[in-house]
Amino acid sequence: MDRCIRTRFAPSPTGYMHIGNLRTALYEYLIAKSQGGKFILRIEDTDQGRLVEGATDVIYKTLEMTGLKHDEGPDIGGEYGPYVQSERMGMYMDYAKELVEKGEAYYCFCTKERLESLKESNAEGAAFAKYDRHCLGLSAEEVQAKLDAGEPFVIRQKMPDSGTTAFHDVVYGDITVENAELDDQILMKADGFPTYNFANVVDDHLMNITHVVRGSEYLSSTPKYNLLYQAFGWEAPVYVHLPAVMRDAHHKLSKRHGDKSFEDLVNEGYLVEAIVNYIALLGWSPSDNTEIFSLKELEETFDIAGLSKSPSIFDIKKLTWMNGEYMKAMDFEKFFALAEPKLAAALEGTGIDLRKIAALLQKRLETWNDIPAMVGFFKELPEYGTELYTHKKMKTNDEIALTSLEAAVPVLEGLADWNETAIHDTLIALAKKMEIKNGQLLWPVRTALSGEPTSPGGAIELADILGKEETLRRIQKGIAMLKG
RNA sequence: GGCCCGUUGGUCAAGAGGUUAAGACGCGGCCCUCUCACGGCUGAAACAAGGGUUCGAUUCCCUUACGGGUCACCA
Repeated sequence: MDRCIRTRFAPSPTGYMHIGNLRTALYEYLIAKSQGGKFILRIEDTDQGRLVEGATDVIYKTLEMTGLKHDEGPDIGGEYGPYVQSERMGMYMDYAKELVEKGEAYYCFCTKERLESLKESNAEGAAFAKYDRHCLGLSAEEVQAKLDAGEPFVIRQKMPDSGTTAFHDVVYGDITVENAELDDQILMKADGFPTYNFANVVDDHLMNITHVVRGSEYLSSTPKYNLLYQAFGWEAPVYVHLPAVMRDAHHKLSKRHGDKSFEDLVNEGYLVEAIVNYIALLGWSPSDNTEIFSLKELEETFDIAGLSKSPSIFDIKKLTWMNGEYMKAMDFEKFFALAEPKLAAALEGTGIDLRKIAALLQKRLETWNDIPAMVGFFKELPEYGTELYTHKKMKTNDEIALTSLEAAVPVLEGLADWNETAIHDTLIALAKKMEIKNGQLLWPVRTALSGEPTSPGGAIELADILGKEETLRRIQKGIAMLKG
């Protein structure tokens, strides 16, 4: 079979990119690209009530940021357009009528009230109500008469009376259901619009989609889809149902419940590449143990066989770790360029060399938003207590700290060239002369300079960055505190 | 409730009848070291339960339990 693989991403414009949807898009893209196929974007905007201003732009922007470049879509065209569902509305009725003529569908004039009461009467023991096929028995004349009279109608798919329907799913395997379980679902609504399920089948067929990739919540309705393809005499696509991305063991990830969207993660300082890499591994794993993948590498190694059946919980901790990995692996210039805005904002007016701080940060940073808290002390020495001077492992206490700081002042004052090497040599020499451990001198200095229990860099690095004047000022402050 | 699907450490997950049941995150310890981090080493931690089948089941079958999905003129 060398039909070119075509997958489609068919999001509703909701105004944000849900992580689960993004993962679906990623897999759709990878399934196509790993086989040299095409990835199509189709906007499903038929839910007029939910239209959000600028929502389609979010979709375009996300695909562009993540590198999931589509081959056809509303913005770039293609030979199977239009790619916006609301622009395809004229065509579905004809397809529905074709099915009616074939005896695979029928008109239904039942009122909503009648359907409601049907449900209630069926609800006795179970909350399940199938349409009772009240209108299936209508003769052609009766139907025509009602149509002529302008009665509102829907068109329903006629399910087989007996037997079973089976289909194959790439990840879940063969699934068979009793046709008796299937409801005569509505294809065309009374307002003349198609239902989602119907539009999907028609669109996917017309757009020549070969692999339908979607969430596992569609598993139950897939038999109906298959029957629809059969009714038309169309070839059904390959189905790839994906397990959900969960917030915890019981709930799917959901924006409504406060879970983060793609944009939220980006705003919180996560790298797009890391997000893509992480979600690729939520429900899929390669044949080896590799975890760090660029999109390009994913395209090369992605194998549909690595998809898993069970839901996976989104773990922000692992994403955070992975984000740190990407930051560490980044070329320094790129890292600096990306970190600079936050650094500049946090250290405004200090005249501090941001590049030096960035260099210290690269190995320690996990997300961009951690920057302010990590570098704040450079701008202003925080209030701190002298207990920070006591560090068991460094073998320091207030007394030693005071001695060390007082000894450090004159040697540092005497330094003509203020640079890391000079500061290092001087302080190490001082410790040796005082016959104390390096830590007993350096820990107090580091503490005096940062006022923090931990800092991105030690005494020498901090002194270099802060400059001679500020370094001495902070040490004096420490001395004063230790004396007081 | 009917139907469908799922269940390997806290999390992501390999494994497809015979393994000391990988690896990663997180957590603990050690080393490195001017703190933290990085890096290196290391530890604790799992086959939901019960029946089969088999010489042998995490792996195959059945049942149970638990969880999820679905049963709209919503997508």
